[in-house]
Amino acid sequence: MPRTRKTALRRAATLADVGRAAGVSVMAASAVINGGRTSSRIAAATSERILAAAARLGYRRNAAAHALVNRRMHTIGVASVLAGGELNHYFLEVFNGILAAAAQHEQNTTVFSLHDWTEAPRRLGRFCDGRIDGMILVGPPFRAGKVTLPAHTPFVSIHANHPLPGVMNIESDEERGACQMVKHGLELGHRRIMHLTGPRSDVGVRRRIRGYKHALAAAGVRFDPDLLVSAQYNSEEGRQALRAWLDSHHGRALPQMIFCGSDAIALGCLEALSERGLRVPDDVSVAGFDDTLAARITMPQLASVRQPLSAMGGKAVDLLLAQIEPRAAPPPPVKSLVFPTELVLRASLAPPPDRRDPLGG
Amino acid sequence: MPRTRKTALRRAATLADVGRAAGVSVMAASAVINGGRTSSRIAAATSERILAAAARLGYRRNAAAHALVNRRMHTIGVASVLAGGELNHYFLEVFNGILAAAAQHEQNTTVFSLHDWTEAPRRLGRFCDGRIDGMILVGPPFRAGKVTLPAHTPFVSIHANHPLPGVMNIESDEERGACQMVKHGLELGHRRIMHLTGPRSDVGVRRRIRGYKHALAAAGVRFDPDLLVSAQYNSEEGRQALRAWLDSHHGRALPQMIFCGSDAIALGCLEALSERGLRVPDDVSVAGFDDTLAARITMPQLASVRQPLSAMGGKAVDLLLAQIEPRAAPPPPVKSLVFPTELVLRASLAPPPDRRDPLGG
DNA sequence: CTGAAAGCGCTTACAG
DNA sequence: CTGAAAGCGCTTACAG
Repeated sequence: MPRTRKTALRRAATLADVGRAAGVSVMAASAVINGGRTSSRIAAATSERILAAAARLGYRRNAAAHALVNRRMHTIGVASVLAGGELNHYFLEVFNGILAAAAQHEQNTTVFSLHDWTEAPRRLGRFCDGRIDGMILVGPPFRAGKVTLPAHTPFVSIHANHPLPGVMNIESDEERGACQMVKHGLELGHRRIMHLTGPRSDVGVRRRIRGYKHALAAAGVRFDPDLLVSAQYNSEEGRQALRAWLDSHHGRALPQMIFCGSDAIALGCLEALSERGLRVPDDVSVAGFDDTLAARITMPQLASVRQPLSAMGGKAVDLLLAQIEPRAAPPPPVKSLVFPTELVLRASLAPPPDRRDPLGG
Repeated sequence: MPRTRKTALRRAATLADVGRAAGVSVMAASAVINGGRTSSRIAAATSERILAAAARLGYRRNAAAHALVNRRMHTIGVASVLAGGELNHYFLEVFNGILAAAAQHEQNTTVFSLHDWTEAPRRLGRFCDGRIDGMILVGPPFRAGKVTLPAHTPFVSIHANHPLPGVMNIESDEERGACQMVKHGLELGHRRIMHLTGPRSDVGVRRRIRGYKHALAAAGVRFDPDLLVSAQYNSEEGRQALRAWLDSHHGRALPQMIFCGSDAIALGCLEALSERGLRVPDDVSVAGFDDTLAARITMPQLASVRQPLSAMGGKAVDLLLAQIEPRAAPPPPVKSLVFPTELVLRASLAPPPDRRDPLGG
């Protein structure tokens, strides 16, 4: 039977409808169908009658009414800045993990896409009105004092730039990841290693820079400020930053390896190098950070520092639900959770030409 | 002041709290703060007092209670199958458009990630319980008879495989897009054009095949069934399908061009060709379908048939909201909306070697 | 084993 | 201009 406009407007059946159809009270129906914590037990025959009526009427518990009583929407919110232009693989991998974990706990996920973190204080509050039970902030940049999060909603952050009071933060060991990658480059024989990274205001960027410098120092290679370049975290900016650098260093020595602060930036590098006719890894090695899907679909494939983004998203859901429903275990007392990073070596990273070519320097 | 466990558990202020604080009734507060359709007007002084009290208490209207009365959650659902392994760029671009349009209409978006469309009938119904006002189905494969959508929830589909009664479908002119791409390949001089596409059960796949055959016929090139290959819509399957074909056709003529049914499949092709040391476009040209982000980050960049996925997602939101709130304009009587496709030419598609090399064939 | 009552927080008529 | 009443659909004590 085709759905007509008329049936489309039909109201959904309520417990009252079911009770009437089965000849019982609303709450007998409630007890049987939605089986709350009430101790009341209904006779088997009655119960069957109620279930049959519910099935016949296509009864479905009204989420709003249920939420009003139980103060639980079974929905978690995810807020982040999703720039319009470029798909953000970093976010998408985190989101994937959130989605999977939420589904496993029978929770829905609603996305709050902010244009800009400056509007977050105003908008975030408006979302915390009962439509979600808790919220995950992905990459919030604000300082604790700048923003007051609604007190009645639990929050968890991922890669918060500053610790938010009362909000557990999930991060990864970026310093160690950066250090390992640069160390590996040094072991391959690279000496002029550029670090093309994100904005310096970002705490993650500063950690990566520390790791970079640490690895250089440990190998006795002097840090050259000229090889440390900042860009925004996207490929367009990455491309432009490298172009500009190449232009302003015309005729001088190229970096042997470019260690990028994100895979997106690394994509931009690959493009900029390709424009100049420079081959990767033959002329220059390139490495990224994050190990998103992007790293696997470039040619050559991109070496990267893997952050377990999907797992981090999943963990955020677990921690949030523990706060929302602190039944069994109390929420852990720690303020932040650090996931390990991991080196993923791929074709874009190889020894410098002089180590490969027996005729070379 | 740091959020402590105690404040975190504090209940949100209600209209009753605000009214009490301002010395007015609940509904005076309601009228001033949430300003419904009621004609009642409150004196300026009272109004200010109420607003001040609301601000002081950090009042926020409870979404569940509001939804219970108004039967509107201001949330739209998006359901699709999001395979765990690989990020699905097709979906993500559609989703991007949905998110933007929803935000513009002050609607939230909640994602229902199905593992499998076979579970859709059961799960979809459970979501239509008032937590969303309507739902967008992205790529539903089922036949009308197989599934009964909840009658009290409006639906819109994108790329439905079969028309769903009472559900407006948004699609793109895939046949024409495929035809144009193959025609362009033929004009470049290609004759052995492989079509490596999705599963034949998919109506979009059949349309692309029709376009492919149509272009061949128009150019007087005989259709060779050996050059029509099906795979699943992801790069892993695309790679394996092309590998298998190359293995089983060892020593025989390669295709001059491979027209893929999606960018994801094309990525797999690029990998498979690269494994064999075949260069794109020098040895083989490759084209994709969808023009997702993936097409722009391969090396070489991928020619593709652009579907305006983001715009299609946005349109789905508009159509859904028109059904949810049919105030001014009645929903258009059409059953489906077809967006135009567009050829996007990039470096992966070039004339065959014999047309470029003056010494060749 | 089953039902009448009260309430979750809000809004919409309807009286004053 | 302002408030008392009824109800949205459900659940949780509490009586029978």
